[in-house]
Amino acid sequence: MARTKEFDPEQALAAAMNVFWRLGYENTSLDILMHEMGIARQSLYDTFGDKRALYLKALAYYRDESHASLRRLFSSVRPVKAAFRKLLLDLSAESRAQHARGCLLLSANMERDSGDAIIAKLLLQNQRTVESIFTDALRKAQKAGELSRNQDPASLARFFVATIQGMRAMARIKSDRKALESVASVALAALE
Amino acid sequence: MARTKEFDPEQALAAAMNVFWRLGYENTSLDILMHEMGIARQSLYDTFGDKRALYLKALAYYRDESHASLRRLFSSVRPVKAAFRKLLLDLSAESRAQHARGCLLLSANMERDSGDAIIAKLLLQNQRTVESIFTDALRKAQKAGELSRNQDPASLARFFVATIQGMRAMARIKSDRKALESVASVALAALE
DNA sequence: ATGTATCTAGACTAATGAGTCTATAAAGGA
DNA sequence: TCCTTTATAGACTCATTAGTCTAGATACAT
Repeated sequence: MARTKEFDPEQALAAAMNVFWRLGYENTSLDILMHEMGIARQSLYDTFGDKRALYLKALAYYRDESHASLRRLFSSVRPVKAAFRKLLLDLSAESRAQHARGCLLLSANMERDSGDAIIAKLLLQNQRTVESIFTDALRKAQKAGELSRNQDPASLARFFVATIQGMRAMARIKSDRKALESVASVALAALE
Repeated sequence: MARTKEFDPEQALAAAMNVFWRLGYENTSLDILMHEMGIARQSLYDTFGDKRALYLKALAYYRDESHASLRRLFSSVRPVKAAFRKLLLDLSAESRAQHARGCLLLSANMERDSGDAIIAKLLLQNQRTVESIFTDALRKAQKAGELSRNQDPASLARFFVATIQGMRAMARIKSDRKALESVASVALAALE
């Protein structure tokens, strides 16, 4: 055996994710990555592969964290309406820097070449997972009598996926909390 | 006097706009632009300036066309609910290629460096204009008794701006017409 | 006809940036 | 101690691409 790894790969990956999140794929150079991850060029290539491989790992990491966060939200706050309200209101209240960086997966979607099948697949699966998290929560709410049986959970879930992306796009242009909250307010009325 | 311009600058600009629309700023090279615009390198630089200047002209052209189209819609179809329905349903029914290219200004928003003040300003002004087109239409609808006085036109306008962007982001991932229509359906209920 | 401006074709420059390679130091097991 | 592996630093290659420059053809006004 020989020398053991010195840096923490997960921590380095998280750092890389944050760079991509802040700057986008095209605008992050290897130099910036090396600097922010705190490792040298060779370690980066040895541990994560090339730039694209690192990017894909960062997307997956972001996705997993974001799903975990959503599941935590819906399992901890009730009724669902309150959970959706918290989701949209927290988004509205983010800082300018947070609004400017937006959502890594939304950026990946818009930035990518439309023929990029690998990223397309990751994004589609992500969308389905988020929809199903929302759908499950809404269905449970129906069973608990929190939500009318006349509502279609799948449609509402898709609607909120779209709404969140729309709000993120708006927030990137201008961090106007009240404006975002008024959008949230109209959207949340869909649950009444 | 001397030789007159041979190509139509507006037609060339429209061609450039379509390239940026389909490929994004980073992914369109001067070679592709020259080819699609049907003019030589030197003519391009003489007439439009450098790549970024051409891009900004393309964004402005797109914005103007898109505003004109929206105004046409709201002045020609009544009641407003029907106009919004047509807007969202037409979007849902676009072809795969149309969904893949999405909206040039949304792409510009997500692709840009967040410190790019010139594009930021153009996007903000665009958002305000679209909001005001929607707001005006909704206010007129209130006066005509088509829409409840309890609704806030400005909030609804912002909500639809966000919804459209969210739907465009979804459509880029997958052209699922029924799914998009179900989102549209939930969103349109906000006008009831 | 001549001059002037516009066009095309394509060579050329310069910068950027991803990925490879070399040299060298340090850590730990045998 | 010696060997293997991981690390760092930085030189180097190679491809891409924006932007400039040169040469020559073409159209139109005077």
